[in-house]
Amino acid sequence: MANITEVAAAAGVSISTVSYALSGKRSVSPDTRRRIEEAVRKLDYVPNAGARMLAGRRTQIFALTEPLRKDTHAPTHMAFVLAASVAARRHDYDVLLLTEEEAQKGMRRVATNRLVDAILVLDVAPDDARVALARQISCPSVFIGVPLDSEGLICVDLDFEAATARAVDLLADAGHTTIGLVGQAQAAYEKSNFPPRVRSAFLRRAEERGMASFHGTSGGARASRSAARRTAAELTGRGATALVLHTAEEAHGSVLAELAERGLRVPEDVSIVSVGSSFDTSHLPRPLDSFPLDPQASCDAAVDLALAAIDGHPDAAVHLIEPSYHPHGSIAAPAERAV
Amino acid sequence: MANITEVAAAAGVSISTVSYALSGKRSVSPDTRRRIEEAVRKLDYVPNAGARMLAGRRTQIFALTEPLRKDTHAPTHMAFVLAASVAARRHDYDVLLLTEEEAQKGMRRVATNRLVDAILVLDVAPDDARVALARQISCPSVFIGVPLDSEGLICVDLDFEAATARAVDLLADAGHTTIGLVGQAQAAYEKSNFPPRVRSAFLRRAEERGMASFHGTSGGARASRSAARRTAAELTGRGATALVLHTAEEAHGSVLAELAERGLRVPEDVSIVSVGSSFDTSHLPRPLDSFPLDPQASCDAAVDLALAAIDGHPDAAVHLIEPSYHPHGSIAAPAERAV
DNA sequence: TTGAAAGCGTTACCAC
DNA sequence: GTGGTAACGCTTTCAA
Repeated sequence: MANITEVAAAAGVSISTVSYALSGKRSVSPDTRRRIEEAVRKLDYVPNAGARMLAGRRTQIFALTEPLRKDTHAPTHMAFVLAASVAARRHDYDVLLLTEEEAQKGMRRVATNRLVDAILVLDVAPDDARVALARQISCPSVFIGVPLDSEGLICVDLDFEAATARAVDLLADAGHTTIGLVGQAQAAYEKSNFPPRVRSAFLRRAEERGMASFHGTSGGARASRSAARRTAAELTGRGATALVLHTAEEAHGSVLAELAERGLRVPEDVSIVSVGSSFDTSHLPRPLDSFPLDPQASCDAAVDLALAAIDGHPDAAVHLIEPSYHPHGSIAAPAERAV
Repeated sequence: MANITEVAAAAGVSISTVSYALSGKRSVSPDTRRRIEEAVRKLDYVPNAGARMLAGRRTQIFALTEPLRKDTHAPTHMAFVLAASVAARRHDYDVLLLTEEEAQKGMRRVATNRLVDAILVLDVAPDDARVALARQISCPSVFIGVPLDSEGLICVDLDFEAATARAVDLLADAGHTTIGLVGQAQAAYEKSNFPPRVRSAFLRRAEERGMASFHGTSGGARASRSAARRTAAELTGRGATALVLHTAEEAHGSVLAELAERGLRVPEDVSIVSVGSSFDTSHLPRPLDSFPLDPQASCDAAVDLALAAIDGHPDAAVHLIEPSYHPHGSIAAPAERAV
């Protein structure tokens, strides 16, 4: 409840000195600093947010827009929200949530409002309406995910193509000649931006390495026998000795269950690599090698780009995050096929 | 970018008149109002958030604290966050997210900061550390969920006891004499506030109705045969002709799958009622009668209580929301038991 | 029905 | 190294 004037009085200095001592934007003698810090502690002083926003040029708030479509995978989404929040706090920023239809009107509102310094855009769709909006408003926006038309936009994302290509390479190097991709649910290929990137990278790299390749989708685990299980069965049935998985955690489990039921061991009979998963593949019934989607890495990068843009140095480009490889022994040479 | 002074000039009135015209806190002549509205539109004027916070006594922001423990059920949690956001926007409030450890320091910060007008507390644990904090700080807090010690706190929650008792009553009225409860994962009974309330209400009501009752837990769906399936099998094995389900969506599916596998039909062989579910039980393989947990109802109530508290009328009490019954034909009289 | 002006609590520029 | 003070853009009291 104390304000800067009371702190200044208690420390026997002017309010500007208090302000500078706290912001560090001007040097203050050690003795003065000590007296101020003591007064701050004694009075439990915390600078008023509204006054700061008004006087300063920063609000210390990021908006986070999340459309929350019904097909959004909640755990992954939550991981991103959490990561964004953590990244923001590291730079003394708070996060304001913009959901649903509010994502549209809300973005415009908080931008003209001057309530936030920048906007972080989550769950980006290929034809995301927020793209046009971002170009209109003056508030810097950073997209976590890449829309179809990213011209002039600041975007961050895992390099899905590189991750997929490296996954295919690992399998090719191990000697596999026929591989399959268990992809996302069909709808995801229309509504989200990265599933198509993974699929095309998979097909391209497999061809470059002279491998035969197949792909299929996964989907809801409601039925007793999920789409992921069917796809896994079909791909191995066609002779694939290795699988690349780009699916939700449940579908990973389904694939493993299906293989187990058919008596196929990992990696002795089937090698597996997971790509772009946001969960821990080492805790699955059978730990899987993976090139994970790391929400924290993406969000850290996004926040850095946001801060730069706020500072007047927008880096309008697609910033791809180098995938990292986490081996868990799920790749081996293909078994000698019994005739 | 335009400010109130420019609007006032454009409309040929004073800034106070502009302010009053927009806030509606003082009557303005129709003609003046029209000119002001036109100026606002022409200049794209939106009041500056920081200035408003400083001058007014409202920030128009709620903090939303969410610990996001690893055992948090993401979809349910997301539903609450979304509902809170919607409820807030209805009253022109924005939502600031406080996650994890930040939930603690963050609550204190935004309270003394004067960045928010009130704090909405989600995912309340029985011994939640935020309870003590809420009592310390001056900023009003509303708990969505009921901690063990709710003395002096403003709390909102579904009336789980009533919902459970009504569920048991429906089954008793249908003629069942032996019923089972498929509860949550064991850990939930320690870390969350409502599972124990459901279980004790279940046992109490069953006894009052002279029924034999059993209960078991559900849990992770990782294994090929989940805890929910085992529990369902055990309960029906013990002679239960009706089940009350208080579990996640996946476990609902597991129970139905288990019954189907054993050739038990719903409701001909086994009646089922779902209690406190936050998903749509009418879209399950077999639609189930339910007393749902309605995030929007809880959050609407919470926001109303927050607004009242901000207005100086805190209603420190546990506000239980009346459960509503959604029948889907999953209750019938018990089958005549073959000897 | 309207206007003038005093804050609100900072930040940052200008002096010293 | 420190202090004075003009913004910042709004809300609200006091007058008319």
